[in-house]
Amino acid sequence: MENDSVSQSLKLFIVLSRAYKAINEHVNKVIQASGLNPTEFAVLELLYHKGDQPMQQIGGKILLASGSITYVVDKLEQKGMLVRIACPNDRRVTFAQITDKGKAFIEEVFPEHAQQIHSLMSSLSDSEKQEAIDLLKKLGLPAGKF
Amino acid sequence: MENDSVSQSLKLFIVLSRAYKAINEHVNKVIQASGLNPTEFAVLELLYHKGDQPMQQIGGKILLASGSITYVVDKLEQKGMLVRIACPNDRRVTFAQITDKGKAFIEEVFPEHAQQIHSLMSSLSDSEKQEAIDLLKKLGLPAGKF
DNA sequence: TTATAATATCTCGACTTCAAGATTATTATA
DNA sequence: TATAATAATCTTGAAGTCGAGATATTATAA
Repeated sequence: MENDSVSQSLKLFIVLSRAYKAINEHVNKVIQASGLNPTEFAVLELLYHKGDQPMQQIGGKILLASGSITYVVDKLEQKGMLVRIACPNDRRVTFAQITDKGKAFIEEVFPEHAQQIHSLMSSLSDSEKQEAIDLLKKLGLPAGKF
Repeated sequence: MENDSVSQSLKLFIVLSRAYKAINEHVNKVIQASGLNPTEFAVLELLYHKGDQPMQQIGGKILLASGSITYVVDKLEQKGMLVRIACPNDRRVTFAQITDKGKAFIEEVFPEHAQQIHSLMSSLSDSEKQEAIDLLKKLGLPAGKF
C-alpha cells in the first residue's frame, strides 16, 4: 500500500538522521578537543588531501555559504594553518593553501580521528559496511542532484 | 588488512554524511518555506505527535541545549503555535502544549513534508529501504550509547 | 569598443545555537 | 527544621552560519 511505503521512507529518514547525529556528535568532540571546530577541520583536511583550492570550491565541497568561507579561512589563517595565495591568471580568485604547521596538525590528529570513526562503526561487519556504503551511495547521489 | 578496514569505515562515514546532508538540505528548504525553521518544526512536530512535553524533555529528544529550548519555545509561543503550561505538581517544570493553530499548521504541512521525503528516497526499492533501515539501526543505536 | 552579464570574494546584519552562570523550586540529609 | 544537593528554566555573551548586497574582475554580445 502506498501509505506504508511513505511511512517506510519516513522511518528511513529518521534512522538516517539518528545514525548520522549520534556518530557525528562523538566525532565532533574529538575534533574540538584538538582546538579546531568541525568546519575548520573539514577545510584543513580538504586542503591536505586535495591540495590548494579556490575559496569558491571549498564552499561547494564542504557545503558552506560564501560569507562563511571567508570567516573560516580568516580563522585558519590567524592560526597559521593556511595562507591565501592570489591566483595569477584570474585576479578575482584566491587560493587557500595549507601551511607546514597545518600539515603537521592534520598528520597528528587525523589517525586518531580515523581510528575513532572506525570504532564507532564496529557494530557492523565489513560486509555489512559494504552493503551500507552501496545503499547510501544509491540514496545520496540522486538526492544531491535535485 | 586492518588498514583497509579503517578506510572502509571512513568511507562509510563519508557516504553517510553526504546522504544525510543532501537529503536534509532539501527537506529544510520545504520546511523553511512554511515559515518555521527546522528546529521550530521539530519541536512542534514532537508536541503534535507525542503530546505535551516538559521543556527539559524537548531538549533530550531534539538534541538541543537548555538555553536554546527557551529561545525556540519563545519563538513558537510568539507565533501562537504553542503555549506554556505550569506543572501543578512540580513548580520547577513548565510544559509546552501545542495550540489549535499549531495543530492546523502541522496538519497542513506534514503530508507535503512526508511526500517530499518519500520522493527523495525513490532511488531505493522498498526492500533496499528495509535493508538500509536495519543497517542504520544497527549502526546508530550503539553509537548513541557511547 | 563599450555595455552587459556572470563570477569570485568580501562585508554586514540577522538569526540560531551553545556554554556558563543565575534564579527559583524541590528533594535529601543532618 | 535547617542546610545542602539536585533539578528545571531562564539570562547573557560569544561563536558560527546564512542571505543580501558591495566591489572587483572577467567573459560575452551588440
